[in-house]
Amino acid sequence: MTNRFVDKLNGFSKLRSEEVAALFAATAQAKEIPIKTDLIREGDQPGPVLVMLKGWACRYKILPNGTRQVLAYLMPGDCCDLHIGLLAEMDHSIQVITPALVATIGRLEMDEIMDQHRGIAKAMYLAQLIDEGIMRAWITSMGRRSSVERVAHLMCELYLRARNIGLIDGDELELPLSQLLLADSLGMTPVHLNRVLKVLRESQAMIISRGTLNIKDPRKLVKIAGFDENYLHRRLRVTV
Amino acid sequence: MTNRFVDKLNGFSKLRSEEVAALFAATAQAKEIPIKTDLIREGDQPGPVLVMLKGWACRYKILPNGTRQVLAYLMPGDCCDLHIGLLAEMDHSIQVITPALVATIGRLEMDEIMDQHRGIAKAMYLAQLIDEGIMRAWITSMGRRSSVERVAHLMCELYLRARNIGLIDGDELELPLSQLLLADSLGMTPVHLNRVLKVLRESQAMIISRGTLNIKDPRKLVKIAGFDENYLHRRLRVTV
DNA sequence: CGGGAGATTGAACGAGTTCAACACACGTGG
DNA sequence: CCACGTGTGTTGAACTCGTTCAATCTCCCG
Repeated sequence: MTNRFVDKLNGFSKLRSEEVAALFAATAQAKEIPIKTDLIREGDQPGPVLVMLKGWACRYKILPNGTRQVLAYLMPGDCCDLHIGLLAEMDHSIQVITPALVATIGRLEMDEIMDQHRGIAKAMYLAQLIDEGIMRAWITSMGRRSSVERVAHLMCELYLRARNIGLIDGDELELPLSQLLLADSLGMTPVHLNRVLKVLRESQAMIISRGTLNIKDPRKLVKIAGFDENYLHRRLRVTV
Repeated sequence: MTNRFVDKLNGFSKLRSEEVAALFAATAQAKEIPIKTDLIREGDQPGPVLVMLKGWACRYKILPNGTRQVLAYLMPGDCCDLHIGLLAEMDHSIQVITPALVATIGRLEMDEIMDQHRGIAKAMYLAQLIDEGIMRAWITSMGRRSSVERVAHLMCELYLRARNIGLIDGDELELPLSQLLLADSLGMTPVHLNRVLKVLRESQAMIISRGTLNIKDPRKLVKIAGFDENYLHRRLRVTV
């Protein structure tokens, strides 16, 4: 059986077979989670590390005025913060946005695994660095890109991340994100997001419909977005 | 002599004396850095961990169209990403914005210190979690707060962070950030930032002038910002 | 077939940008 | 010691991107 978490970490730098085995063991008993379930809520005391094996989730925060900001997307293979257990309480929530399969790794177990398997530790640190890079890219987008550029940039990011973990079928990506969710990710109104999608559709760059993203003209989309994939850190340092 | 890096880590959970000594030793030979020097640039291969002992710096990114987005501020005691050495290249730059005193800790040395001193390792992980919380707060601000709220929120954050490391003198904070820099942090125009500062000044909430932030009415400012300090994680988990 | 959530469109409005001019402080050289 | 230049801060007026509000449409699922 495939395990996208193992695949992802293994993709950073070849893990040894016992490391792969350890990861399999740690994520063996996963749970099916129904759509729109909060895995953890702002204010909760953090528990074990959450690992997405199937399905998507998002980090989000609800402001006092009732608006929501999506902070990140978790795709299959992604996991929540490594050392999260050190905190007294969560400063944001995580919700599953499709039916999902989620494994949990207790803090002690995680520590032990990382102590014994330096390759895993390294891969986990890399994953975290990449997540930070993604956050910085979001800040950059929100601060300095127009709404069209912002949408295009997010789509480039999601497409590449999905491709990196083998989620792409042809040039289409199953994208289970409603326009409301996307709007809350990009700091804009659902109405305006809808209009932006129309612009991108009519410019033949990309089409989102019925839950699938179809990139018609990758080069054009990348150009609109001003997308530079360096922040996803696919090229890793070889001399370690 | 004081060492703000040690103070900061020590503030998370009391370090043992040999841990303090190890940190002192690691940051003993620091360098004076002139203002506006890039400590590291986008595209560079990351080197040692950088530790700010005196002065401020900022992470930033220049977009193809020439605009700049500030991604974070580093204050005395802060350091750049722990495992940065794993990456092939930087996805952003870090620049000193005041004359500064910066120490560097090589990757191997850092690894060794963290292996031998679990208290330091824990404190470093906490620092990183807090930095991530700050990034998420920035995303939230950019996405869902008005310009006045955004400015107020950032000032609350900087004030609290400064206070946490004992940088506050009375109710004033020496804030070496030009309006241009602030505008580039908050995703707005210098002109508009200036108008927002005027609004906040006239509402008697806070005044920035000649490089100092003076919070006239903390309660009002917090209310304007919708500020909740939970993301700075001062309250830590006791049962570890 | 009916209900409800998400998607789409129009028109008026408003927050923030743009461009341009001017003020002010500070450091440097004459 | 003043003159000057440069970077930073301040203000006005026109403009524009994105919001708001409200109506309608589509699709899916029971």
